Amino acid sequence: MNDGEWQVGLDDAQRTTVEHGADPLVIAAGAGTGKTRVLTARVARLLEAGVAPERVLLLTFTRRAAAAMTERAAAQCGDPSAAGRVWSGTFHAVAHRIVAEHTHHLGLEEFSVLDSDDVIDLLDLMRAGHGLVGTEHRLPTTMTLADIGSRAVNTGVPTREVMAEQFPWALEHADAINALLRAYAARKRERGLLDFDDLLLYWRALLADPEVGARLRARWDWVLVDEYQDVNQIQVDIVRGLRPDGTGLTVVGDDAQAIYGFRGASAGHLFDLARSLPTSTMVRLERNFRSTQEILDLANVARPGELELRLRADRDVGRGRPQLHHCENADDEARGVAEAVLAAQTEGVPLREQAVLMRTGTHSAQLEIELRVRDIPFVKYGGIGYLETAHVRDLLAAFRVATNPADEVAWYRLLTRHRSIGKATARAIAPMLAGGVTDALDTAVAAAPNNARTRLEATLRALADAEQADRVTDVVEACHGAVQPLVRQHYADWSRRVVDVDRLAEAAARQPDLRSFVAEQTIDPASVSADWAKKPYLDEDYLILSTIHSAKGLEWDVVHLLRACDGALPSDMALTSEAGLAEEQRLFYVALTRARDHLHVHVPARLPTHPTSFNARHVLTKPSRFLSPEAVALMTTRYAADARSSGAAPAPRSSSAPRVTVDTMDHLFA
DNA sequence: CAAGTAATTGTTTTT
DNA sequence: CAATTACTTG
Repeated sequence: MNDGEWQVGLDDAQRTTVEHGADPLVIAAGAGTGKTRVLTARVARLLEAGVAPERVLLLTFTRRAAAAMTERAAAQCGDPSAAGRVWSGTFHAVAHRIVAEHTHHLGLEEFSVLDSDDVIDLLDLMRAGHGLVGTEHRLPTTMTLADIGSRAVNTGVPTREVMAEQFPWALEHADAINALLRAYAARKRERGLLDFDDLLLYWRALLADPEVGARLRARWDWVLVDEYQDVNQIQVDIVRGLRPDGTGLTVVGDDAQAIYGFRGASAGHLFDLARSLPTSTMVRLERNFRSTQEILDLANVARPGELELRLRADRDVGRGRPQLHHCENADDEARGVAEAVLAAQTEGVPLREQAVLMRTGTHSAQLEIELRVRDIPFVKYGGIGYLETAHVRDLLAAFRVATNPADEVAWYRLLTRHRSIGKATARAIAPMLAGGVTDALDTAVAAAPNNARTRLEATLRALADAEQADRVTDVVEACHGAVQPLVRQHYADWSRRVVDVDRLAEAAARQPDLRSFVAEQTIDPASVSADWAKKPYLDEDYLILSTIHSAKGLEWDVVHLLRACDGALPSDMALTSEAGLAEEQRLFYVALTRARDHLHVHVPARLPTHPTSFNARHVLTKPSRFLSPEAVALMTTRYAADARSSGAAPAPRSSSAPRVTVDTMDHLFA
């Protein structure tokens, strides 16, 4: 029955893996060994064997990965439309769908999803009530408080232990912090608010229920999980809850590419799974279809982890060794990259097939300017997305109160957009509106200062209309009517922002279910390139700039790695712990293995002390500790040319030089 | 209590 | 340097 497209181009190891039966399967797949292809082919094969697509669940790490895989599966199986009916998405996105289906069982009337900024807002509102304010002692920031809670939840480790290990200086406030976190959990429940962690917790809880869990389990026969080295304890529990004895379970992972430890993930789960399922098989994929052997030699030297996969290149044509570029500073690095990118383009490598990777989003600041000057279009992954900008969030907040009036955080946000309504007033008014705008309108308006009342009344009337409306288009129109004037008066550069707000309203009006639309945008925000970029059109070629995290699973012909210096990669933030450093090493490995033909590693000798400023003092740096002598021996080292073709020589400083008087037009200031 | 001004701090990574 | 925070004033 092997008449499907799925087996085209698979080698023996891959084909065996794809054809493996229902016993639990753990695939240890090194970078570039075709794990996406194997997973996709496995799905295609199942569908072809007559498995109903609805009975297959494919859990991926990003929405992009989910879309790419279902698209490929569709292309490979006889019935392309079937692949579209496979359940696929991130743990969080699928959790959201499941929770939305089971609001009744969960005791939720309506609910909204809080993103990390919303979590900070809510904790900010609440911390004063738990004595976590004042200037007598240094207190943990709200972000730290959120981190402590989230880490505890995601790893199943009590907060006290989390603090002892990660934030020892917060321990003296442990009682207050725990009380705050308990109150935060209670408040979320009361208001139908779910943060990212809650989405997973609620899914896990549904699976643990004897009746609901049994039904959920019976829904899927086949569960495939990608990037299993990056799952945390709750996600493990979900997977085990879905397939208790592992039948029909396939997971793929690589311990050397575990880069989400900061989110509570641990590659140990990959080994635990294999050990705890007696019927499981572990296969290793080590034949690399992506990179040249020269690149893999370097990657193998840099590879950390227990699995000790040694990657062998399948390709016979080498393109030379990876290059190590020593340069003067960040500007020099930017110039070097821009020139190399253009040179490669001239040789026929489109910009789209080239990428620049970095540890943090700010590392490309100088490069972005250089690219703009040279008119090279680019798209940046991992920066602040359009959906995360303040004005867009304002409109999303309006949608949220229209669909869940109890969403206090969204009310708070909308209220503080009004002139003369600050934190304190918003905190007083928000609870009044939680039962619905229509009834509370007059009381709420009366509670605002005089000069804010007219504006507030207009907003609330519009939102009351939204609350009453049935059709999505009407709800959206009313919300838009409420928010647009607020954006106009609240932001100095409102004209630019209004365009986004209008566009989002248009998109929202076309949705069948507004609440789901908003939640999905929150869970998986589409990121749009920085304003700096020359606007890339769909058919236009553009360069990819990406954090290493966002580059996971992707590959390009040419890859540039920026700032291979201690302090940048490894990040100085990570140097406090052994585990932190190990994760940086894995990031380095992930970066190296993205390249197919050419890999360039850049090492500036001096870097600005402050990442976001261009004129900051520069300090000397050391090359990254990951560039071991053994690694460097596998690379071609180059030094940036001394001649700077740009800046012309400065004018001579001699006393005979003519004096030029400049009229600074002071008379205009009289 | 909000808005304006002065002083001070420092930013990983993402669902 | 710029973004957040601390302090003043209306």
